[in-house]
Amino acid sequence: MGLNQNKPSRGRPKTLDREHVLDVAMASYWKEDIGNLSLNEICRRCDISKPGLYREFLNEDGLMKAVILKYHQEVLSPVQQMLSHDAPFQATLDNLILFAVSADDSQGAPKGCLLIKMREAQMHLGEATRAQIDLIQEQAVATYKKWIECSQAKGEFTVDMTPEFAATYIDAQLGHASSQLARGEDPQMVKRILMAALSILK
Amino acid sequence: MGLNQNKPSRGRPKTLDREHVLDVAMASYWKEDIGNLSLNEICRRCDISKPGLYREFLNEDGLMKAVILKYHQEVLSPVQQMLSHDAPFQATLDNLILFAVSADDSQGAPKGCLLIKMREAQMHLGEATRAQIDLIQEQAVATYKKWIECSQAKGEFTVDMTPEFAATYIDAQLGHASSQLARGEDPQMVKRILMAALSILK
DNA sequence: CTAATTAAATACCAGTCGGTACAATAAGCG
DNA sequence: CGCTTATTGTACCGACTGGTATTTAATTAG
Repeated sequence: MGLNQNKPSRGRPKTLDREHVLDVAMASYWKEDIGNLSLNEICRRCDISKPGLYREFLNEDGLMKAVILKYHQEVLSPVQQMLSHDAPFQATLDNLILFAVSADDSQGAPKGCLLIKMREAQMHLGEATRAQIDLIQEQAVATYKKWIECSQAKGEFTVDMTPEFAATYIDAQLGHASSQLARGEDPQMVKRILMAALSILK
Repeated sequence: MGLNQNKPSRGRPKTLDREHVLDVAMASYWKEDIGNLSLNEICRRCDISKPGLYREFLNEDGLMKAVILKYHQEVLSPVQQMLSHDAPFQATLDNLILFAVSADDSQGAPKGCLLIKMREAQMHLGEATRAQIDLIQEQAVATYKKWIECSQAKGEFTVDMTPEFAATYIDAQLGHASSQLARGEDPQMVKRILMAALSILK
């Protein structure tokens, strides 16, 4: 674990491991009540001091935005890329469903999508965090839309429905499933409901 | 506003208006971030002292349970009763949709269902509160199920689907719509999505 | 060596939280 | 009139929060 690459070499060497902090924070936000997870607690878990965290991330808003960015890069991007491969529409949709309800049932494992959990959190989020969530959300819907337009052109998506609405509908139902999983509902039932809801696209 | 009915007539007369406190608390929980609404703030809004609130409701758990109970009686019960009238299945379903997305668009008005908002809150809820939510939830699904079984017997519900699953599905989609409204999404779009999701029941 | 630079952690700030001890107050009863 | 009973609000508790002022430690430049 090599902290950072380029050392401008001056002053006391940095010991704070940014990626480690982000890993710990991401896991914590993902698994626990975001609104009740304090910066103090995160510092304790990373074994860093509070001023250290503030120097690296400016404030809570900066940390959460960085966490979201990392989550998007590491978790969401691969799924979005899947939508660009030209596999059959139904196969891709099935993969999407599988990904959405794939749950590590081990105790303490995160359930559902962190981004959606944050979007649905009732708590006040910082400006940067909120903006980042909205941006990724819009990107996701746009990606769905392109995928559907593509499938429409290939004659694999034939339902009488605008790609715009279909994209919004898929995003909504996937979000719904994630929310149910996060709440602890039975993954089998979540999958049944999700498949039923998405069956209108056939 | 007549505080309470029966005075056992002894000791200092009570001035705390239980129903008023519940009204204020319900509106507050409904409109704002439940996890960030403190008892201190509720006391301020009701113009009562903190020990007064604790004497009446024991603790935060007791207050929230009482709020949920009142919400169920005043808001949810009428809807559940509608399901017992033997109107045509589709008409009742339409009414359900209308009720779910009926939103007062005035600023500061509550959006969505308070019970669902509480159910989806990530924060830790007290035992009594959690139990009360689960109870009402189960009652709701059971009511949906009976309604569907009834409609099935009348030949108005003919989809190949167990009433059990249909009830769960309806509950899930109504909850989803409520959650979207609470998040501030466009009621028209929420309605479109809800109608699309429930179209599989036709 | 000293000076400059950068990051470290301790110790603190005012504010808020859920919850309570306690004394004052207001009524009926004898 | 006191005595009992019940409700009131003030003033407090320790714990925690997001955030910071400040000192100390570790390094390089000259």
